[in-house]
Amino acid sequence: MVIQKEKVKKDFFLRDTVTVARELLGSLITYKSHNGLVGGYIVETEAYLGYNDPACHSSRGMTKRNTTMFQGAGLVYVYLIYGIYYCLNFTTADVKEPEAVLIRALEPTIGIEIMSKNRPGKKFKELCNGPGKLTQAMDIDSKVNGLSVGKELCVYKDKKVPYKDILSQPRIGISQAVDLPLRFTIKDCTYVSKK
DNA sequence: TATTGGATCGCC
DNA sequence: GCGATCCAATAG
Repeated sequence: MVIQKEKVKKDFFLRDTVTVARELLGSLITYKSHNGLVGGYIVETEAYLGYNDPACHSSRGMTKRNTTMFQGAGLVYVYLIYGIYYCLNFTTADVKEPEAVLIRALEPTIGIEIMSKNRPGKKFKELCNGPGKLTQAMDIDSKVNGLSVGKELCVYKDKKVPYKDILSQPRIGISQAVDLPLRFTIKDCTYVSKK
């Protein structure tokens, strides 16, 4: 499958993390999985702001898990959560600012049959409406951690989401800095997690 | 080496 | 609403 859209480059991620998190909404993400190309439109993201953000993995310095966050912008950061699920992030900012954007939900568009097989019995809308769900559907795990965006995993500019159509709310599932509105969703989108 | 808690999901 | 489930971080 050939995708006729503009691929996002490292420059895109080498900016303010909140801006990147907002602009990723409406972008197309694709992954060359073992069984074929899968992907969809990003409808929900969260920003994690390095040293100044207690909820961020990198806020207390580098560890074995989060080294990817310290290697510059435009990388894929995947980690295991609760011992069972993987979460997909893109690193942003620069080496000295270990920040990232968590991809929380997609509107599935590419390789829907493949993703349905990876999540048997799930309805279309349930395929990618959560961070652990979308990695399961796309067959993403720690093997892509640390790769540059634009290889196996690509991001394309696509639908531009108007500022007024972006909802900014507190992040999900964290116990620190719970008041910061760093979760971004497309307003009235049926594919976001938690509605 | 032991303990604790987590950027979740799915079922009750 | 709550338990499964197990890795990563931290403390000792």
